[in-house]
Amino acid sequence: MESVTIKDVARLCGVAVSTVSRAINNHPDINKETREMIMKVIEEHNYIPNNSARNLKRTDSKTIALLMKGISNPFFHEMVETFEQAIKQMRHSFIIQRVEENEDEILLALELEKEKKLRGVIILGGFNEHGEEQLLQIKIPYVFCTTGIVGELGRQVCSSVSIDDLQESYKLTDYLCKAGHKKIAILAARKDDISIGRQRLRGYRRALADNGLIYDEELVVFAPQDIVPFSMENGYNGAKKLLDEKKEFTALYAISDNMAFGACRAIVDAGKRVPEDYSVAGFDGIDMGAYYCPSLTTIRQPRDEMALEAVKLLFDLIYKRSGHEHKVFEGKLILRESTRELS
Amino acid sequence: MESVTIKDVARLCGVAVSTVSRAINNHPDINKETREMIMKVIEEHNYIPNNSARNLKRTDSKTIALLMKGISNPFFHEMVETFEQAIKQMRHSFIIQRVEENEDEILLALELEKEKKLRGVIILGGFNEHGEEQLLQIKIPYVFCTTGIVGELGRQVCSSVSIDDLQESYKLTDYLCKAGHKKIAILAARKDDISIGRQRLRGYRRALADNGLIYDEELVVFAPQDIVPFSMENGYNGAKKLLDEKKEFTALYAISDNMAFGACRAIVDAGKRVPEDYSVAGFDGIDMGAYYCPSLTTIRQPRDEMALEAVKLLFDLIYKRSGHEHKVFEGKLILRESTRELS
DNA sequence: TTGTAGGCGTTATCAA
DNA sequence: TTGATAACGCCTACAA
Repeated sequence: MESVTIKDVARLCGVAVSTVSRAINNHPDINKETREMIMKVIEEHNYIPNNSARNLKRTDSKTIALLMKGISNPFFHEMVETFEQAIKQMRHSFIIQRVEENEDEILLALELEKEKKLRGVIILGGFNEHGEEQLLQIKIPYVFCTTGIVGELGRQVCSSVSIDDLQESYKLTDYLCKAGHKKIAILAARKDDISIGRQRLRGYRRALADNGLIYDEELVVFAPQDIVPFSMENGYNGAKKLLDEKKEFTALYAISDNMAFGACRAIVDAGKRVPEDYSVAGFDGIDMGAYYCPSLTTIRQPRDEMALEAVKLLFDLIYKRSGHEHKVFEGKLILRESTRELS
Repeated sequence: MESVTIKDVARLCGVAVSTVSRAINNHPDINKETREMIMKVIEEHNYIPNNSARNLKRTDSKTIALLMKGISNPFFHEMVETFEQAIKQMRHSFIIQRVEENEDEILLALELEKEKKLRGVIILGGFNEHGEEQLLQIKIPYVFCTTGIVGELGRQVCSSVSIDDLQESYKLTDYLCKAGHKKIAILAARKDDISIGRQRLRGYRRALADNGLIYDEELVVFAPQDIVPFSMENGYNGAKKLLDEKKEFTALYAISDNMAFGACRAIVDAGKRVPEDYSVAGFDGIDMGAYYCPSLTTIRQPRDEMALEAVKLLFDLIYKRSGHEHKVFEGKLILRESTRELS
């Protein structure tokens, strides 16, 4: 029942605990034979050091935490490997902590900082209007990824990597307008969204205006409260609603790729075709977009570059090579099969 | 810099550390007013308890860990929420630990058990032929989910929830045979796979034999070493290879849904159609299968039931309500648009 | 090169 | 209801 500790190992080896500690931590000042003997005993008795005890003593753990808000978002998953490799290359270890929808990522970061003696934190997704007081509590470097920081004071205490959601959304909508679509529906986030969902909706709206089209509330579908926003299911329901209610439109812009897939399916289920009857566009540029049939027109966020830059900014901060920066990347409009130009 | 500890709080409040401890842990034997006073000071000074120290002292943490091997597998992600809710309902907390491809989940479980004083572990995915000696080291209850345990001794020390991969694979292949397909290609796992990949291949082979079809190695594509098995990319490449080499076949069975999507795309890119020119089937039953065009014929693993059962078995073990069990669930053949019967 | 001892921040067990 | 105090398992000066 009671598991073997460093003391047990020391006793079994007939040495002091400090010697065992030196052995497991690869300290230079230890006799090679002693070390080997100890390691052998450790192996035989299946000794595993207790990380809580280690973290408690340690002042520096050389680990970076990645906090992910929205674990169901495939876009984030696609970034994880890049983070991992980049951090490994900096000879740091790496833990992922999932943040639930209603959980406060800043509080979590603070807890983890203490528990694991972190060197730095990367926050993926999540809300972008944190109280500045709260942000100030984080003593170690951290960078927001995917989320631009809004408050002026917030910008001074952390770094961020993001795209300009409004601008990119504008870009996509503008393309649809220029392609001859006059009635462009949008599948938006929840009505009370104050994050990227809101920005993307604004971009859509502005592009319509600049192209001389009116903003028609009938063509805007918000996500209901009881469904996961940005999900395929939400996209399906939203498109079905438009179709069922016989709204007139020729293009449908879903603010996430997943929603776009759902929308495509709803259109097909209604006996219509994409893009012949309805053009459909998404946002994010996840891998599936290239494999889906029809392949999806979308805005691609440069995810690898963004992840790499986030890690770079973080280590610049850690090694005091620079102050806080807020990098904004440019998305790329990817034209594929799901949209067509109206003649 | 130096963060505030329980001692600081005690000093600020003019009480002993033990009293502060009682306050933050909601102990009954503490004056209500004292508690409120302490909590106020804690709030004001942003005190956050150190989890490493807590874990070190605590004997029982009421937390369950979920080890996920293969984080890129959407099927697993779809289970997470079910796990979370079920575990929350048992008034336990829940942490997710990602296990890398080449990492040993048993070793990780052992480390976590010590570090976090876990109550139990659920292992999702991963290898199914662990050394029994290793399995015996885990002192707390654990259940494998998705992975049937093979070794006889292994079966005696843990529980598991799984499907019969061979049988289900047989079921799908048999359907394709009965639907009139005589040349059925398969996109398999790596050649050296000894887990579900191997079982699914075996099921395919057996079904062919029982239907009087020969096993043609030309129609079997293994995943190369440098690519993620079970991935869309792998499916795409595998199907493309068959097509490029002008293999003759009318149906293609990919051993994961993701691979099937990749295969569909490769077929479309080659100017052919699914299912008119080639029937395509997958395995797992992930959500995307219903949204993809054409929607995907597949074997659906009853994921919610499996997750729920895993949690049930785990708590039965924790509360000693029963011994080790090995539940095998039945998959369901879902016929959708991607396959057709040959007349 | 090795051993001794103190302390990391908590919780738990006693007394008071 | 509270306060000392001893662990928890490990690391790290410092001493030997």
